[in-house]
Amino acid sequence: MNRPFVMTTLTLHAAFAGHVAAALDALEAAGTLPAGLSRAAVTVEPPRDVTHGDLATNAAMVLAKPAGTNPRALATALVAELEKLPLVESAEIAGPGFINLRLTSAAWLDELRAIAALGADYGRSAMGGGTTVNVEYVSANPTGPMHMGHCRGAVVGDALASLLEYAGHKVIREYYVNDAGAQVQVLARSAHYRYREALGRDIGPVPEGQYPGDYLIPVGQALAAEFGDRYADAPESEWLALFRVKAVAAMMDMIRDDLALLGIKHDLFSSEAELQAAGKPEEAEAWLRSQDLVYDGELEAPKGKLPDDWEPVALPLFRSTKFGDDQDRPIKKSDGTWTYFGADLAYHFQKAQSADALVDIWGADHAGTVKRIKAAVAAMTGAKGKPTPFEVKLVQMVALLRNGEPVKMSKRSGTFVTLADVVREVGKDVVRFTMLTRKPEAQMDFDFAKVVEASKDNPVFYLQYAHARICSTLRKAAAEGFAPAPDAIAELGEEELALVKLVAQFPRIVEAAAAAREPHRIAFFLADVASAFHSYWNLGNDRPDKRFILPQNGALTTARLFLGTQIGQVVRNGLAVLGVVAVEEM
RNA sequence: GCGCCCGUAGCUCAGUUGGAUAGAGCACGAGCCUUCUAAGCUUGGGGUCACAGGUUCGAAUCCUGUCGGGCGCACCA
Repeated sequence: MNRPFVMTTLTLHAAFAGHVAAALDALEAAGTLPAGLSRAAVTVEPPRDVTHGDLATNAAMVLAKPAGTNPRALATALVAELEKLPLVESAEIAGPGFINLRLTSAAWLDELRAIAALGADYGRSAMGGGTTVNVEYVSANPTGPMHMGHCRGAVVGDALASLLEYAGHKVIREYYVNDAGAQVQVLARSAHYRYREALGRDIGPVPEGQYPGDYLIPVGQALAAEFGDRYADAPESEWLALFRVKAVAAMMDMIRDDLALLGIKHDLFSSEAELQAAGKPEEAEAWLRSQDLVYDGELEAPKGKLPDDWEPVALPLFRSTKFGDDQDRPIKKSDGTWTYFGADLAYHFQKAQSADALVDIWGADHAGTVKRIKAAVAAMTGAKGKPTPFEVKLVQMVALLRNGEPVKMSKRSGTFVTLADVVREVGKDVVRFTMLTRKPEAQMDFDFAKVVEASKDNPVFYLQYAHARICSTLRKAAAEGFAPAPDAIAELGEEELALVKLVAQFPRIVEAAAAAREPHRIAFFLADVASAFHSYWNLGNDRPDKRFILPQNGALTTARLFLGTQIGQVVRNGLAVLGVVAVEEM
């Protein structure tokens, strides 16, 4: 969903970055600060330690040296400027030269109103400037249903795509269908076996090396229904290509269904076979040869233990060493067909035609091929000016556990845990959120028992619980005749303002997470919000004056309900980015 | 042998891209809670950020090296 013209008001944190810049301008105008210094290193952020105030800037420290003055002197001048701002309660110099700002409560109450005004768009950013990012994720081989090995990359990629959209990019969600390699030939033969089975032939056990899974049985039945026994005894040359196309189409339907269970829908499925049929790899090779980036040479022996059947061979090689790879890589095999890399190179060039930046989400087992594909993108897109920015995000494996015991899986017998099984057991939202509670490059456990546990230890539950609690409070209040309203929010106290300050960080968390391509930061932030909300709620146990609903004080009740509503809004906005539905009751 | 990722409290992990006295949950200790709707709340102890150098106002974060763990090292995908 593209929203080209989004109305965004400046959020508090963004506004203060501007205020500090304006204060520096004023110092330049006054001659206190030399003009033209780079301010790239100047930051305006909330300090880690809340006792230091609401916002801190390092401006005096990073500019003192180039300005030929000392941090204290510069800070003193800057403080004088910043104190003029109406929303600043105090500005003081601390530590080695930080300036700590304390904002008036009016500043935070304005921000609370801004959440209400912007609603689902609070946190949406224009940072991306409408540039297009292509995110390629999942891209599982079309030879069977999705299993849990694919799950984390799918969720991380999808959440990242949403995050980038929310941060002001146009996003293309793309799936690369590897329908040209040897594995889809095997798939075609496996489908033929099931086809003969459907025709009632005596077929014996599944031949060694073919896919044994039951999911091919309906594919064989469909082929039998469509073609009768026309190909039952025909030589492979007559049916292989046809069965490959049919079987791949069936597999992709199945994969799309699996992805839909996770709420994932790609914009574009790009076929490797079509890419090759269109001659894209040839085009790439010709161009690279003209640049002397592809040459005919002898392939280096693989590192480490040498395979028994290794022998030197001359192949067309891409000069990836020129771009930081360890050795040059073949783009064609000795039989003249394209290597995976040869096609992938052309594919990435194709993606770069319609995007300003590329992101690939890969499993960590493909880490070894990152350098060559980055080299290829740099070579092919860098010819005229600057290369298309391209990142590969590696996602580590997930260990499946049940009550702490590893779940047994065997590829040989075809018994793997399918994604569909897991989603059916614990639910889409639990799977998605859990996959985002760890940075992707770290290994993680997924314990069926723990992810559905109804306790504070389980961040999924605890966060949903916070949202449901807000909703139920609003329902109860409505039944008693109270509605959220901002009129009396000036009466909110320090504990309430602390919550406002926390949720007000959402917009900058979104921007930081998008810039770093790290959707898990949203999940951690939301867990913090949930924790703070529950703590506040529990104040009411001992202190009835801290409850949301105060029958004796209607004005304050409406103000607290207003606060609760906005906290709920931020939780919903964050969860929406992660593709998780916020529950209203539990 | 080479490359990539990782190494933070007893355990599982965060750490705002270089900021101030390194944080959270679990576990452990202590106290509270029978609930405005609940599966709990408050609080305490616990650290050589693997190690050694370097870069600078300032390093868990960046650079170099060492140690330890994981993954990878086909014309496979």
